[in-house]
Amino acid sequence: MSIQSVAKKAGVSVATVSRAFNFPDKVVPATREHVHRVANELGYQPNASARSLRTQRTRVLGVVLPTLLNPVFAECLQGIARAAVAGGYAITPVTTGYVLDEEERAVRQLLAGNVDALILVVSNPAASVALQRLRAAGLPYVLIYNRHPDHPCVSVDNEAAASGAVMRLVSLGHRRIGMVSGTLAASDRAQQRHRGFVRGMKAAGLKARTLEIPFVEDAAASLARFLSATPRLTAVFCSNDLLAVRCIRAAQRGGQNVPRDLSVVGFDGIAIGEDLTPSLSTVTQPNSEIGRQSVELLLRALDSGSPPDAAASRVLPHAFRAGESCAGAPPEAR
Amino acid sequence: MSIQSVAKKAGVSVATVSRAFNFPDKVVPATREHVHRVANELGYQPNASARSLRTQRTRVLGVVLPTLLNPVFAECLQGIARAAVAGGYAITPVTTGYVLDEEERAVRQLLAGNVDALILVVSNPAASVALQRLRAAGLPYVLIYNRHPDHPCVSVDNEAAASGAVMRLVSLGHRRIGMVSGTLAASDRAQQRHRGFVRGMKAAGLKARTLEIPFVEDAAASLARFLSATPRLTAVFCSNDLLAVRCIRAAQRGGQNVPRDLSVVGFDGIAIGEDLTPSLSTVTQPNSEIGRQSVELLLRALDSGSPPDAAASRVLPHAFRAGESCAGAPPEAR
DNA sequence: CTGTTAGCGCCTTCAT
DNA sequence: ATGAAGGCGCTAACAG
Repeated sequence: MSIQSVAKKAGVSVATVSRAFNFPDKVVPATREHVHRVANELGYQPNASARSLRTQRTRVLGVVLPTLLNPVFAECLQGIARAAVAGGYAITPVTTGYVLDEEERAVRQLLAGNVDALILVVSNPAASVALQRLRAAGLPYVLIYNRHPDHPCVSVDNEAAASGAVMRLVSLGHRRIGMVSGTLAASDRAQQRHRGFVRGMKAAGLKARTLEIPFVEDAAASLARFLSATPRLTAVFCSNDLLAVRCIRAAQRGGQNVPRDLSVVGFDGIAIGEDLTPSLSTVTQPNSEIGRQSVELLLRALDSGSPPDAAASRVLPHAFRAGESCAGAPPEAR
Repeated sequence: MSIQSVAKKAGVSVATVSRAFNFPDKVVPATREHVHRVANELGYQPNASARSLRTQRTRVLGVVLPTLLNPVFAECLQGIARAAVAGGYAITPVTTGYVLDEEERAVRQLLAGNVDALILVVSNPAASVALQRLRAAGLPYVLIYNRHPDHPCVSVDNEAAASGAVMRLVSLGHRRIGMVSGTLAASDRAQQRHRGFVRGMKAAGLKARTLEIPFVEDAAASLARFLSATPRLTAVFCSNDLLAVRCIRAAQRGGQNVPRDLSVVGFDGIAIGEDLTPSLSTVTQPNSEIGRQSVELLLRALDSGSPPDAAASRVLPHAFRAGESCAGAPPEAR
């Protein structure tokens, strides 16, 4: 079903058919409707490849994410998908599994796939070969979750959010507060959140203890050790919700009650956290909104012709979602 | 960076450049390497649109899913993405939010987007306008999670899996077993699982009680009512893991201990279930594998030129993952 | 083994 | 307001 066949059947030129679809006002109403009717009868669908070849725009957004197994990114992708569809764009997501080489491969693949722009979360913007390559290609892009002064980013203020969570715990009477983090070297978010934790603890005059959990490792054993060390922690702040969930499990298996013996606070605000028992206390990020705004930024840029730069970065509001996993410190620990 | 520029710079014809990439053996090694080197220097990337226009193949797979907010589909999409990349394909996912009109829109959109094939989960294959449209278009497709004799499907045997779960509960001494289901009318899986539940209960000579929870509704209240009705249930089978999680919450808020007072079994095998406390007992589906196999099916079909038909359907093995949310019935209830 | 060339389907000047 | 025609970048005959 090509534009040719429609033109022939409608008794007009291909130019008219094209205009009837792309610039309806440039065609007299009678012709326009006639063309549309014929196109409809024939089930005509304009060929995206041909259009892209001609216009040099694919109307496709590439998306590079670490994984969909973490609901944070699934929620965000959902937001991206919705916004893209609304804007008449399709998306092509690729996951990297937190592997640097995969990030590069993903960017290369998408560059070759002729996408109009890229949304991505990288391990660390400061040292990302994938990002360099992307910049060199001159393709519009925006980072999400990452935060770096040299790049356009849509994120929350991780450091402030983390230190805010600490303050929250402190105000609940906690003094022996630990942090459980994912691999620090592998993620700027993890670093920023950890920095916020340390800063918050320092501000409160408390000693910061941190457990770093490599991706690969089964966290159970090290978590159990961390949580049972003396003097016992009364609260832990986790750099993401999945860790927090594991933390709660480790604590309960170790005979501690959450939140009576141990308060647990996560980071991310994944939806399922509200359905757990105890429900998860967490620093929420507007995941879907992060996706939406990154799309908005890019579409605006594609429209205006000027790719987003660092100045276009947006810091979205975070919030503390109080859940049952967090309570006041036991009296004797205060 | 077009094939032209590479040809010129390399002092060969465009045909040779094209061949050097697509049929390396048809070019003498010296020329081939020369071309590759030049292409590399120029940072040449073949234009996907032009190639698609010429070959009539986009090397893109469309994916239609209800939502990414349910980890089942996120896990599956991850499997699809991985398999697609491995096969040199990109994917374009679209979510429908369980809304029929959206299914149709999604299919239309992807049809227009010139994808080579479609992977989709629809509400109900028996009555899906989207599916009819798709068939009419003649595009290769495969359903996942759905199960229907007239379509190529990759799924598990929901009915057998559900009745198996009931038998499991029965063998644990449970007799007052209820089922919590999502909207039955809106999903063939839900219907199949419910049928399996009813069958299993009948086989055990037990009375089946079912609570159907509409999508929109906040499940908490109705769940609480269902779980506290007399005579009290000692076990509930949920038609998906998200419901099971909510069920556990409702039970605990109602003062019941899981699994001591109430055993809860889910369906899906979402990864996070293992990290919960109590860990989730559930009927697992190989979500990632479902994705992988659907891609395999399609790529094979695209290769051979004959679209998959109902006979190509695959029923993958389910399994019962014993978790802490399920235990023997209390003695007095047996 | 390599080159020449038609044409995939569409948009977009340039005429009319 | 509409039509004619070139060309986007590539692949695949076909020729040499």
